[in-house]
Amino acid sequence: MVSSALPSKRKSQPENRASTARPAQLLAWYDRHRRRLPWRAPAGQRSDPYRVWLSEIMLQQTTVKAVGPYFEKFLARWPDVSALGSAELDDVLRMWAGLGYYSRARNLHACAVTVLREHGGAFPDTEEGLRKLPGIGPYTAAAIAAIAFDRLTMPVDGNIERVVSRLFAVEEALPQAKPQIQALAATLLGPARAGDSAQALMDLGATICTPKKPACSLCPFNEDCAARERGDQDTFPRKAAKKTGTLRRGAAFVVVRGDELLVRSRPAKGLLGGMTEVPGSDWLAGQDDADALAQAPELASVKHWHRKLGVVTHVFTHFPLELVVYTATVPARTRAPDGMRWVPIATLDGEALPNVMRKVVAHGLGE
DNA sequence: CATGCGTGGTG
DNA sequence: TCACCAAGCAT
Repeated sequence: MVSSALPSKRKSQPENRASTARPAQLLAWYDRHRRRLPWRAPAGQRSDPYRVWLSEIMLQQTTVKAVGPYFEKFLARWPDVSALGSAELDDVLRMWAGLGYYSRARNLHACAVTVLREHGGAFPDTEEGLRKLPGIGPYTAAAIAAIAFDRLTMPVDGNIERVVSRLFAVEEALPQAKPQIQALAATLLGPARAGDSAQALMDLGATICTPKKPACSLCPFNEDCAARERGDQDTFPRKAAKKTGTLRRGAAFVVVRGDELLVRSRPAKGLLGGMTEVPGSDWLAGQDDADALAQAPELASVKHWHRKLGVVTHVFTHFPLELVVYTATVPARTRAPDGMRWVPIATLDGEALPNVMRKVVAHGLGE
């Protein structure tokens, strides 16, 4: 206690000071602890909008670790939006294979084409303009506007939702709480450096204010966090438990002709849209695989099927999948059925094969 | 507003 | 092990 002469409002003073000081505290923490990431410009420099956009699309629901190699590959092959907008969609899908959420790759290409043809190769520099582009929603538009164009806006992603919901102990559950969290997040924005403020909150969420066992002792807001005050910070953000999908089953057919594999392309939209697969049955809940081969009339001429032991399992966002794998070898010069084609097994790495299909092929070709 | 949409990491 | 989660978007 310094003195009894302090004014009576002394008790409320810390809260006022903290609320106005938060933006500066956040940036001070960021200046000391910011992560160095491939798509980030050095401190104090503005980032190339193309790199910001490319990274933000890849980072949607995807970890920094997973994105790293893909970002480098894309940047090396297509160094600017003009190059990417001039590329073939199939090449983009091939390069994206393995990263997941393949509609992002289709929208990425469509966005590059639009920027190239309708915006002269320059990204719109406002949130509103960015929001109109394919694959760019509310979060990504705000993120690009703030990080690449220094617009005073606060994007809100999963990290920031978590940090903010803890800092203010937001009791309302997601997604209903989104407007409230958006408004609270905006109070962490100072008069400048909006992009750094957003990235600071994301770094904080990724490294300290983590979903489980947050490292509160290292947090710049640890004296100022409503949830920590209550001791239940790991229960935020509130959200309803999500249900796991029903198991689906199906069959996949690995047909080999010499050193080639029979494949086809999936429909452009929907699950694994536009990606390459081996022929197979539908994937249905409660399905038995006993009559799987009857579901592939186009393969009726293939003889000597061998059912591989075991199953391939894969978990999608909304359902787990079990596939039985049948293999067959056909004579040289056997024609591919309509809509299918032969690809050299040696070049499968470069195909637009989603991981579930890589598992199937590995299982089918393995001993 | 709810659902569909990949994959890999985590405790 | 397995439920949850990761810089969300489109419909």
